[in-house]
Amino acid sequence: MSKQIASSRSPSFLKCGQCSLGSLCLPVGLDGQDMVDLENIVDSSSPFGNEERVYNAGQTFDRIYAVKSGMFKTVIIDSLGNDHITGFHLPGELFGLDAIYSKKYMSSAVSLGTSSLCAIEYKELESLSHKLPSLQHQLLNLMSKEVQQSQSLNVDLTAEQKLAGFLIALAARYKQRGYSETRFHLVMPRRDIANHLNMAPETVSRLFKRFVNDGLLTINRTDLTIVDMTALKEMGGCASVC
Amino acid sequence: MSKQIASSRSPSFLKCGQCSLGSLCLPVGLDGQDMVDLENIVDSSSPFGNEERVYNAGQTFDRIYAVKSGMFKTVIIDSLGNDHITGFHLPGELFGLDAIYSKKYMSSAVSLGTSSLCAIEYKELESLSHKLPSLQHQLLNLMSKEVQQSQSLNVDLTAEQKLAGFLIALAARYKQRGYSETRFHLVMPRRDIANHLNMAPETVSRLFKRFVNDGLLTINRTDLTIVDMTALKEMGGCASVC
DNA sequence: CGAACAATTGAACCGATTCAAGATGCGTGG
DNA sequence: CCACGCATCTTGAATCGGTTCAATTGTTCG
Repeated sequence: MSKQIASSRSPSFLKCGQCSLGSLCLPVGLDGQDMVDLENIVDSSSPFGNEERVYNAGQTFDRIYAVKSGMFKTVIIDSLGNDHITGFHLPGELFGLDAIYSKKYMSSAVSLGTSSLCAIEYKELESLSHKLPSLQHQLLNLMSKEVQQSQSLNVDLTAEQKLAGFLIALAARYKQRGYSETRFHLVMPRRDIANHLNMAPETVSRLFKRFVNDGLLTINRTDLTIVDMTALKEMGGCASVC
Repeated sequence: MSKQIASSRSPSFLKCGQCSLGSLCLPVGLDGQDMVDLENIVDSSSPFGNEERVYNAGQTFDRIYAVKSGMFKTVIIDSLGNDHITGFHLPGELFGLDAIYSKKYMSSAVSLGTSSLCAIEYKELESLSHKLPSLQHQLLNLMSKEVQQSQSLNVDLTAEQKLAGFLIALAARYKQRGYSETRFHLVMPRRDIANHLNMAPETVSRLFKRFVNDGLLTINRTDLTIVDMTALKEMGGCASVC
């Protein structure tokens, strides 16, 4: 049912041509041999189909991943079997960082639609970062950002605020990656948005309807356009990046 | 109103005698000169009184902090002025890590009761960790743990599950630090517990009553004893460390 | 086309909040 | 030591946001 992790398809670590690390979350500003060293621990792989798994919760941690195209979601499952989507990962973003401590992936990573990624050997990355202070610096920064962001999600908000905040944050991330911030595709199904924001799919549906009625957005299936960004930001409050 | 940060009271970095770093979250296993280097960037300070501030949100980030005694809470304030307690910090635990990325503290740190701490110069710690791979390793681990923990808090739980999970996690942390896991003081007021768990103080009160009635705990003001740990864990589900 | 799944809409329900009142604990000063 | 006042905590009743359940519409794909 699920494709195995990337390495099984690439016997040795390949240079990852399409995956310009400068555009990733690791703008280390390296050159010459350093860049080659870094590229040597990066492994590109063939694309994943819809709902295909990159790794499963519980699996031994060895790599972190950078999204090249498409979108991935990370999902945790609690003791009662309820699953929860901890995040959606856009091109240029990293995931798998939460596994460093426990040495096992705590979540499963799943592709949404057709997506591709780079695998980065964590062990190599860590030891490489001993040699490259700026890489270490970037790594720590990145982790810190993750901490901060997931903490700011823990505040208590109405369903309306959560959804508005989610859309604003998504827009900001798309913008940061060079895409349009006002028009993008909601690759994930409503059910996944609802799950991620801890609400019923019905609520998401009702809210989208309200947002459209109030002239904040237009939606056509998965094609979303933000009409009134200001109002949306106001509604979301601090839920997004502020 | 609020005492300024530690450095103003200690002109140069002092060795922090009482603060055995081995018992902190940084069990680096150093010896000789390395340990001296580490101690040189650690700064001990005089105790904080109840509700005294260590730093304020927005202040420039320069140090991370390790709790020596008592308890601290970290609080973020959203754009609407609502505050939210992101965490309580027990002896041996670190806080301030979320500020690395933004170079500003995103939260304010406040003492609960009389508490004391060690300040650690982050800049120095980072450059020291270039020399000490195991220190770097510990730092990354620690951050990863933070990410994982705050993500697992984002799952949707009933008030009952949240409170049960909170108590179990607290018990586990006390145990890890060498204190009793079944009996401890709830240093923070009910209001703070409620705030942290995103519920009304009234709900906390009603739940404590129910827990006592059901024979899970006994409480006397701030003095809490867990009677039926198993049942409590079952109730909390995955909310705690599992 | 028709089956299977996703999304929407409406109505009843429930957990938790809010509001208001009362109880308890705690420090201060008489 | 007790009385007072303030703050925290507790308890009860009404209310509300969001969920749940059920039925309908819409979409995708063999």
